[in-house]
Amino acid sequence: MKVITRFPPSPTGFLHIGRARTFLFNYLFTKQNKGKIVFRFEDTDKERSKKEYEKNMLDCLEWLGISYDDGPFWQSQRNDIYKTYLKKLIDEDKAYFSKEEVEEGKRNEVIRFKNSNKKIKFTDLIRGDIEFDTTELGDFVIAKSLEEPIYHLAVVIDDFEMGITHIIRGEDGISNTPRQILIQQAIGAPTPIYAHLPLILAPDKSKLSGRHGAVSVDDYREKGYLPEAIINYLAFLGWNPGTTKEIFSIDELIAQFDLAKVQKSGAIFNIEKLNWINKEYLKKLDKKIVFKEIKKRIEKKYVVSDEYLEKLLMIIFDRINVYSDIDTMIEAGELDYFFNEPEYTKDKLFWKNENDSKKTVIHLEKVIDSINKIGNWSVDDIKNQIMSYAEKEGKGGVLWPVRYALSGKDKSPDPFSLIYILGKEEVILRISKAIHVLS
RNA sequence: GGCCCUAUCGUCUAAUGGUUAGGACAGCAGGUUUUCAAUCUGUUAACCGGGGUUCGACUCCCCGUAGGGUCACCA
Repeated sequence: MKVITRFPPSPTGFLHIGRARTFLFNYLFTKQNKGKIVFRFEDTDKERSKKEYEKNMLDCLEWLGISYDDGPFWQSQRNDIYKTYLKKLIDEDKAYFSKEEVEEGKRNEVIRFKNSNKKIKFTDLIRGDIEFDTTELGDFVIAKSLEEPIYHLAVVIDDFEMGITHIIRGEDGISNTPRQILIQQAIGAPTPIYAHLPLILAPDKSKLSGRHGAVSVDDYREKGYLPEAIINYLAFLGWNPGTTKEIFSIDELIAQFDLAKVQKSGAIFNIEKLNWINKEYLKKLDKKIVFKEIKKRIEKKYVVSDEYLEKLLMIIFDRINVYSDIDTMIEAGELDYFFNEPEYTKDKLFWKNENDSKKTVIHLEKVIDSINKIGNWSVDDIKNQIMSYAEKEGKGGVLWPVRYALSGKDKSPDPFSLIYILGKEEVILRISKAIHVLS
């Protein structure tokens, strides 16, 4: 039997990270079994469904690099099919028009399913046997009218018509299952195999939703997360191969994935771990690509040549997990001294408890001398040239004022890198200025 | 509240009756460092509680407890 799965989002919002994971698990399972995955928009709610959300979902999946094999289909275009089933159900006395008491926003006639109140039992690939007594469901509504089917009806008909063999969805779908099975039985459809995935939780253990900050795939894309990192992280939320290997390509995931190893309990979304994984992928990435991303973000605030940026690359790269960290650094002014002369007060030029202006001036002058002697302008040569003097005189006493003169910051990259990046002329200018401040 | 699902370090998890309960992230300490970052090394930290079953339970069963999901003319 060929495996056929589906991804049926409702286009009522941006693609949620949890939905993306559901799609990913469907994808891994389907690809592993050489099956087919059907994409279907469940847009029967005309009020809330929007084209822009449809576009966002499609875009995000493309960005993530996981695709479907069939579709997309739109439930809103399949009304004739639902209508046919609906009529049949009514003809066979399995559903009926029901007169309702008119309440606000509701109509006086709907179509209800005639519930036989039996017990429904199904086997979940992840959780095992689950049994429900459907009595409390009552004669639930399956359509507002012949033209307007409700979710449960449309889903069951579509899954049947599209030959879906496996339904892999979120845990919140468990309680929907009995009524959907009831409908399946009424229309003579086989019950697919179910697998209900654990939910992705916010740090407070509630279902991850909008109020918890970044929850859409788009949010992460904008922050500059790598799609491969997101995929890798999502795959490991609720599943793992049982080995200590944690970095997996999509092909490796397809090969290793196993529904039976999927966790039963919900998993808290841990941004720290995602950041770590993202950094791992960043390290593997071609530096040219990283360069372009960094350039894009730096140029939002500073005018910079490629040559200068090339030097800056190593400094920035070590200090970020995600591209958006660059924005944070820029906003905090952490890179400002690479573009503008720093400002600081005299006392900042002294290392720890020292306060000997004369001595510090001598150190700085000596460093200028050393710099003038450097033949080959590289970090190593700069370091070699200055280090012997610094070691003799006390590294802190020499290096701290140099670094401060160049950066104006308590924390910055090492002085040799700064000298290398800023360039001889600028360095001498800044150190001279420091000497002036001290005199 | 009814129904359903779940329960190992702070977090993600390994363990499928016999382990000093392992790994990763985070944390902490140290090395390297003038400072920061990076990096290396080490390290703190968990079986929800109570009963069974068994020679032996994190693993199986039951009862609690806790958390979550769901109870629409939304999907």
